[in-house]
Amino acid sequence: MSDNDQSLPNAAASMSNSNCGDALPPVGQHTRQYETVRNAHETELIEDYVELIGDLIRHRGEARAADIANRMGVSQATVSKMIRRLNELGLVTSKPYRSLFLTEEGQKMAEISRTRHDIVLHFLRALGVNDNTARIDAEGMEHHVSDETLTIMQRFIDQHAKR
Amino acid sequence: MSDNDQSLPNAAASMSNSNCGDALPPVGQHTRQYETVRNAHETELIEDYVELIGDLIRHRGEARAADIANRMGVSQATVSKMIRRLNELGLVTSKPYRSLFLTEEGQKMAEISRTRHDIVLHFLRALGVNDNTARIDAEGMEHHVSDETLTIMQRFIDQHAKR
DNA sequence: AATAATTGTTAGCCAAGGCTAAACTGTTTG
DNA sequence: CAAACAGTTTAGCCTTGGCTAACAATTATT
Repeated sequence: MSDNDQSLPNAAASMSNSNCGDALPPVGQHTRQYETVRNAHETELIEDYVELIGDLIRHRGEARAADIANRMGVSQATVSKMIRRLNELGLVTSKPYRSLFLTEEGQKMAEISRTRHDIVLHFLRALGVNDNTARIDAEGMEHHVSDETLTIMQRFIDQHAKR
Repeated sequence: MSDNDQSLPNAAASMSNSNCGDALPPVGQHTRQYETVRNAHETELIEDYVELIGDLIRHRGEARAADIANRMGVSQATVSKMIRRLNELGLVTSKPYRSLFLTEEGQKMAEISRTRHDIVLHFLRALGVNDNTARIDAEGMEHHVSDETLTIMQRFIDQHAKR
């Protein structure tokens, strides 16, 4: 392997270890960053479905596959397949041709997702981002925001709410 | 279809249209949100590769498949396959068994990605997020932040830099 | 009650992005 | 210079998450 970080008298060597400019991070750390993103990726869609199902139940009283397909902009077949997965993962219960319910665990996940989503959304709005853009960005960002950052965002919201 | 937004005397009807609480957005808008995320998804990985290749070239003088695999935490076979894709997309040029180069377009993409990445990272740090966390979050968030939000983040950084 | 319309499921296809194992190339070194 | 080693590629497999088309069940309409 040629990436051992000690052998090269390069930019990295001549700047403080706070990475002020933008040297490459050490390999281990870098790898972990990408890994975190890949992992988030795997759960992202699941969380989106569960969150949406939760929202539909809360706002419409029930979650039906057609509504999900409609809102996700995806075919019913795709939704049907996904629901089978959610079932296997123990996140929803469903009888064929009936509407869906979240399991305990599913509810927990929906709750967490929704909270995260809301914090990110409110944060963006508090920052001054236009509503429509904020919604779009929040949808994409929510799965990549750590608890630490979330806490800070919440603090920011609180500070800017007392206007 | 059962999702027509007018027929239900529901929560949405009884609150201001600024969606203050958290009613479901209108179907069309909601669909567009998910679509945007799905699209981002497709380009995300590509951008990460291109950005990393650019960084490797800048900091080490060259980008070799082994380094990429190493930093991404992925097998060399995966990288090799990906490079073929990048080639087809006209983002890199490569001769077998030699190191990689970015095309004009690839350089442009790397540049844009890097800029975005940096803004998000600096923004998070300016917000008060711990360095390590900021790096991880930035890696995930960068592909989901609109230009509008990016501009606002940049403004925020500028305001908080003059300490 | 019979039929039409809507909704849900299944089967089978595709591309992307992982992997391992095996083959091949280039470089280093004994 | 030949062998060993490091780096690269290829082949072939797997899972996910899309799709369409065909079929099945439920619900609505006449």
